[in-house]
Formats: sequence, structure tokens, C-alpha cells
Amino acid sequence: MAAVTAPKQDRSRATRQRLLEAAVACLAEHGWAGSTVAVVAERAGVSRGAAQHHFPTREDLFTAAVEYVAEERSQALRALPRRDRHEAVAALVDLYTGPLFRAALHLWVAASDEAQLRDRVTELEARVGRESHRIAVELLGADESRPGVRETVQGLLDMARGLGLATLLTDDRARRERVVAQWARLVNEELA
Amino acid sequence: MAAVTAPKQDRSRATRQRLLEAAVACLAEHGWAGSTVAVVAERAGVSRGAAQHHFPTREDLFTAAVEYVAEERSQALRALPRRDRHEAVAALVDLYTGPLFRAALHLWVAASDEAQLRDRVTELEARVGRESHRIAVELLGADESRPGVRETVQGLLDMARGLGLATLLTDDRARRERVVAQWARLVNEELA
DNA sequence: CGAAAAACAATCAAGCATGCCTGCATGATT
DNA sequence: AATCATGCAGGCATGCTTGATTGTTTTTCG
Repeated sequence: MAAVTAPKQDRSRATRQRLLEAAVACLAEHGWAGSTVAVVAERAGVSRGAAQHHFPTREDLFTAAVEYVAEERSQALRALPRRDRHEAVAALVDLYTGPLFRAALHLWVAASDEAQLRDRVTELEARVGRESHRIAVELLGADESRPGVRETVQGLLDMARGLGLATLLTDDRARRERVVAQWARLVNEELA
Repeated sequence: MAAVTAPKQDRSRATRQRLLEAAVACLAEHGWAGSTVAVVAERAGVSRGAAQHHFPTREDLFTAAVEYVAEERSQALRALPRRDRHEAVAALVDLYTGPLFRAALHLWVAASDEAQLRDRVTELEARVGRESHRIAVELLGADESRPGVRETVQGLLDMARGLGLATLLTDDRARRERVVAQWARLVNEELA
């Protein structure tokens, strides 16, 4: 952790927040290489100097952005409504098609080549992954003591990731819904 | 476009080939931003000037690399041996954990922000995707006339994509094999 | 109210990647 | 054999991004 300063100022906190939000938005829209500190700062409505004040280096900025994304995704996860299994599967998949996942995807790919980011990303992603699994089990009413159930849920989440990856290029919602419907059926039978 | 002429010189063809191979390897190892034309040229054992001679712009180089990767993946796909369903699922998933998929993944993410590349990538990926589906159906001995079978196979391929994406950061083979085993079972029951 | 500290803005220098251009070597054509 | 086209190598200039420095404004606290 770099920031030893506890943010007491409201304006400072707001600026920092806007920078992180802008960083995530830029990641989702322009990707890693396109998310220059100048671009992020402009989108946040502050100067590059301000950005540098809060995050001395570009790496600091996106390291913080990684944690921000992880926290946001975690919140989105906990906010899922609990309904029947089909709705649960659809809701889980939807989490992997939004801008947050898009930003996370760019971060993953970028982190796979930047040694510094990789550790942070893998660690946080493992945390979010475990939380996703836990919540998925809960939403689906799965009994993990039964053999195979754990792997069934994991595979379902991996499928959701794959669908999100496919959505990156072409947002074929119709196909997605058909696959979700069928896999919800499969999972439902397996968990019954 | 300058010389659309068929390459008559052997040396020229070899150089072009090595440049493409180097581009793919660099993509898998250093990602999009790290795959500078200088880096690619050095890995190919040629000068930057030679690289520029064959691919006037960096975009030309990676546009060609996209097609090269698509063709390689297509070949790897057709080379899959046909065994029982469990082996088939494992083989399909394996295709999404190698360097070719890794390179393709970097290309997808990069293409999602570069308008020029996007068209080429989506087009070629659609082709490879269809071929993947066709071969998967064949390997699994699936009867697509039955409702739900098509979506089952599609979801399986999406799961493979998701597993490959997860492998980008942490290569957890044990987890992958467990998931593959379980879902091979589920798919087998569904297709029976 | 005044001073210190923090937040913010703007400019500067350095590094790097791309694209262009020139020069040289090798193979093809007549 | 002569000439031309092609493949290849290296240097040059431009543009962009980053990180550092300096100056200005705002907030906080004595």
C-alpha cells in the first residue's frame, strides 16, 4: 500500500473516487494501452497533475483500479436477487457481460504480461472467484457435500466467463440466452 | 496495398513466415503492447526494415497474424484425435490452454479497441467458432436434431473458453481436470 | 485571521515506438 | 552480361506517454 495518508478531505476522496471510476470506464472502452493517464484524468475532469498527486505512477493508478474493480464486482455479486435456478444462472452470466467484467478482462490480459500487476490481480481475482462460487452455490441451492456438485458450479461459472469473453467482440444476446436456458436446465437436473 | 503479387522468392516467403510466427509467439509471451515490431523482428531474426518491407504498418503485421492464428487454430482443431466423449472434452479444453489460444486471446482483447482489427478478428473468429462447433459435434457424436443438443455443445465450448481465460493467470490444471471430468459426465448423459 | 499543509494545475525533459527514407545486396529477366 | 526489381538493413524525425518539477489555489488548524 502506498497511500499512508488517511483521506480526511472530502474533495480529495471525491477526486480519487472519480479517477478510479474513470480508470475503470476507460479500461472498458479503450483497453489497457488506450487508457493513458491523460485520458483517464480528462474523463475524471481533473488535470494530469491531480492524477499524479493521488497516484504517483501509472502503475499505482491501475493497481488501485484493480482493487476497485474487485470490490465493485464483489458488491454486484452480493446484490444479486435470489430467484429460481434459471434466473440465478441468467443473473450470474449477466455479471460477465457488463462493463465491470469488461474492465476486469482488460486488466487480466494486461496483468498477464506485467509482473507487478499479475500478483495483485491473481490474488484479488482468486478472492472474487471464491466469492462468486460461494454466492453461486447459495443462489442455486446447491449441496456441495454431494460429489460433483462443486465441479458443476465451477464449470457453470467458467462457462459464464467464456460467454463474457465472447461478448467482448460480438454481443450476441440471443445465442447467450439459448445457451443459458439449456445449461440452466442441465444444472437444475444435476442439482435436483 | 502495394504488392499483392504471389511471393516468388523462397527467402521472402520464409521471412514472412518467420515474422508471423514470431508475432504470434510474442503475443503469447509479451501481450499486445509488448509486441513491438522491433521485438517481433528481433525474435524473427530480421531487421525492422525487413519487417516493414513485408508489413508496411504494424497493423498490417498483426492483421496478417490474426489470419495466421486462425489458420493454425483451425489446423489444430482438425488434428484432434477421436476417442470417447471424456477424451473429446479434454482435448477440446486443451485447445484453449495452449500458446495459440493465448495469442488469440490477446488479439481479441486488443481488437476490441482497435476498430480496424475488430472486423477481421470477429469475422475470422466466427469462422473458427463455427468450425470448432462442427468438430465438437463430430467428436462428441452429438445429434443436433434433438433440441438442446446444439446449446449444450455451445455451452461446452464457452466453458472451454472460460477455462482458458482462467489459465491465463493461474494454470490450475488440477481444477481444470476435475471440472472437465464432471462436465464430460453431464454432457455424456445429456447426449446419450 | 494567518500560516502550514494538502490538493491541484501546468510545464519540461527523457524514453520509446512508429513510419519514412536512403543505401546495399541478391535474385530475376532479357 | 547488363539491367531492373525485390528483399533487406539501418538511420532519422515525429508524436506520444510518462515521470519530475515548479507554481497556484484551496482547505485545515492554531
